[in-house]
Amino acid sequence: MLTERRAAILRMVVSEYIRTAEPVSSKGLVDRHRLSVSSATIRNEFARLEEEGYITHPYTSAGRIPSDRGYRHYVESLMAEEPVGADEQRTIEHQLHQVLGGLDEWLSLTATILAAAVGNVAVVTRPRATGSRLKHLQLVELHGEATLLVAVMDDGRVRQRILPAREPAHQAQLTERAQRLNMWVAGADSVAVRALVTDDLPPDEAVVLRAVSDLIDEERLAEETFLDGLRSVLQQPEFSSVDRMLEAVRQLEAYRVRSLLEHAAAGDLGGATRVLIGREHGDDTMQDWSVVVSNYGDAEGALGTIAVVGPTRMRYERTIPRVRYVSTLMSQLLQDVR
Amino acid sequence: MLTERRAAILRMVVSEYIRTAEPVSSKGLVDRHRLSVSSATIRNEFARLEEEGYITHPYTSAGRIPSDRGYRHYVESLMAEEPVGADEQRTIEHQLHQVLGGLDEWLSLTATILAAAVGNVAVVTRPRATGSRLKHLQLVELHGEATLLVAVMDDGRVRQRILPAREPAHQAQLTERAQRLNMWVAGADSVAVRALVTDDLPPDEAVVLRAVSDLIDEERLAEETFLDGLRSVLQQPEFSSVDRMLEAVRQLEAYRVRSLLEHAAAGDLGGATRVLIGREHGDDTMQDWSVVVSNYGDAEGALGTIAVVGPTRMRYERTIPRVRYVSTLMSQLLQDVR
DNA sequence: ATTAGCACTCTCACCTGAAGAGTGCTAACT
DNA sequence: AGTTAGCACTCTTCAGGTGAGAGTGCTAAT
Repeated sequence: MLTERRAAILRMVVSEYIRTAEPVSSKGLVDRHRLSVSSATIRNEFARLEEEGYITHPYTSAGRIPSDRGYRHYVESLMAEEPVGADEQRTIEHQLHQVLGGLDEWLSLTATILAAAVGNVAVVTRPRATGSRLKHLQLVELHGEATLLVAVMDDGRVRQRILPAREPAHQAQLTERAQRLNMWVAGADSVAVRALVTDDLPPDEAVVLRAVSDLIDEERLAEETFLDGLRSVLQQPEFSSVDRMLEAVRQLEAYRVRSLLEHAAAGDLGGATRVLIGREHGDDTMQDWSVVVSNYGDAEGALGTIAVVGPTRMRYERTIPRVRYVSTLMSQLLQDVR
Repeated sequence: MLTERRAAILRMVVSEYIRTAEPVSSKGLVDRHRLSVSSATIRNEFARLEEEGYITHPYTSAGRIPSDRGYRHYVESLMAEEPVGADEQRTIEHQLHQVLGGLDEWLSLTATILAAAVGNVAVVTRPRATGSRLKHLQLVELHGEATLLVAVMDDGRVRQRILPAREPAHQAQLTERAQRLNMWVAGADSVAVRALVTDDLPPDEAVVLRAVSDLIDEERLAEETFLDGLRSVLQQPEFSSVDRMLEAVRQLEAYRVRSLLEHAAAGDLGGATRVLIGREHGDDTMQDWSVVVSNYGDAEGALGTIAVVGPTRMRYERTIPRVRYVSTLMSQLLQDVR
């Protein structure tokens, strides 16, 4: 267990390193914090903290930097969260209400807002509509040879697909047909819709229903992620060499981040905000990155993930409350749509 | 006017510099191309080419590199395009048909494919639906207090917006109401729809029609761009310093690229593929970038832009035919949807 | 018109050495 | 016991210097 003094020292080291990105030296600590002990004492404590795995130093004669474990302890016990001030809340909320378009525009905007608020990469995934149901379908004549199927889900998602048409049809006929189908399938989930496809169904209707079923749980789309804030991350001093910067760009490509989130957010339903530091997320190729992640949505239905990805040297005090706040906001707004 | 020999030399310089990113030296040229003249002769010709503004050299004793004008002449008169081979065509077409989702997925995929094909950043804008018309509208009950308006355009775009509902309504009522509205507004453009909003219209219907009109020519959305290929650009040797790389990331942020395209693609309707080299696009802050751009769509209706953005040292021989090819493909596919 | 020859310029990679920062350890002190 | 002064040691960083190499521009000869 950490003595009180060592905990205090660890707090100073972590918060100072987060601020400056420079290894923290014993003398520097004493000077800047007007400590009443000498730097030699601090050095002794450093040595103990290092033995216990909370800090390391890059080479013999550099100051100390936090290890994953150090950050972990800092996040859990030492730091004081910086709450989202009333002004900032208003700003965020205001920006979020700017959007006029559909779900996607909204998610992409959310990523932008969050990225700006924390100065790191923000990721928002589209709600995975587990168990979502069809609200309504509509058929629209496109140009004789094709029909557009539009499906509205009960969580507000709208999906469309183009279907080939055997023969030209008028809109009126299509509407009537859609009407008929709606009576069958409104409120059904993808499994129920597929179950309706039997052999004695006219092939035209079977095509439509199969497509509807696909659209309801189209995972490939649901997986889409919205990402923003690349530039601000790259400006951080840890990427001040070409190699590291290229590596960062490579690592932050959407699909990698997505797989990162899978581990991170799995299992959680509620609004818990989790922090995964360095190696903790299990992907060793991204050991220098931390993730602050939270799921949003309502307990029963759609469930999306919102996260901030940044170097382990991240301002957790700021990031955690902001992710939590935005996540709550998203859940609310999603609830409102339902 | 360029003598034939000088033109040949310019061609070698440009194509070699594009390949290697190294300034081209007189001796190197003679050696690699087994020229029957000496390097001194080449040097004399270099001097002439430089006088006429086709090449420069970064410092006294480096080889020569093409100037904007040199590239321009190369693109217009000297290079031989590398046609898109049958295999490559098949690959691209096959990938493009992978998509199951809507327009946006399709555009985003196109950007990815094109970026991979040319190794630079590819940009695709959503078709600006100038003069697009409403095909069909539908109202869907969401949860008592809100109604979802879904509008399908004649170019296949689907847009939705949530409207507040004065009082709870059943789906059947809403469908009937949508039906009635459809009779009025199907086939109308945004102006016509707005014209229908008069004082003696029930306020509920006025709200819907106003929203429909908005959705038809929602420029803000039409402006959305899909961008891919950042990493491959950053790997090019011109960005081998941190500053240049950061600068590149900054410059390639979507909104800047978008404004670049505005100049580049303006005015053109057909399938012409244009090349803007270095300063030619008028944005001096991006003087080291070239743009290969083409509009796609059909002459009367929707019109989008597809482009490749990369350093002036770009493989124009490959890029131009590939942009042209993908653009044609997009136009076809868009036509098919109409 | 072409070319050999050569002085000149500029870059680049490499080294070197000094300055500085910070630690770890020991021995003395409280 | 814990704390501290002192000091040797390690490692980085940076400026400055140096030599090699690449390439040009020019001149004079062919």
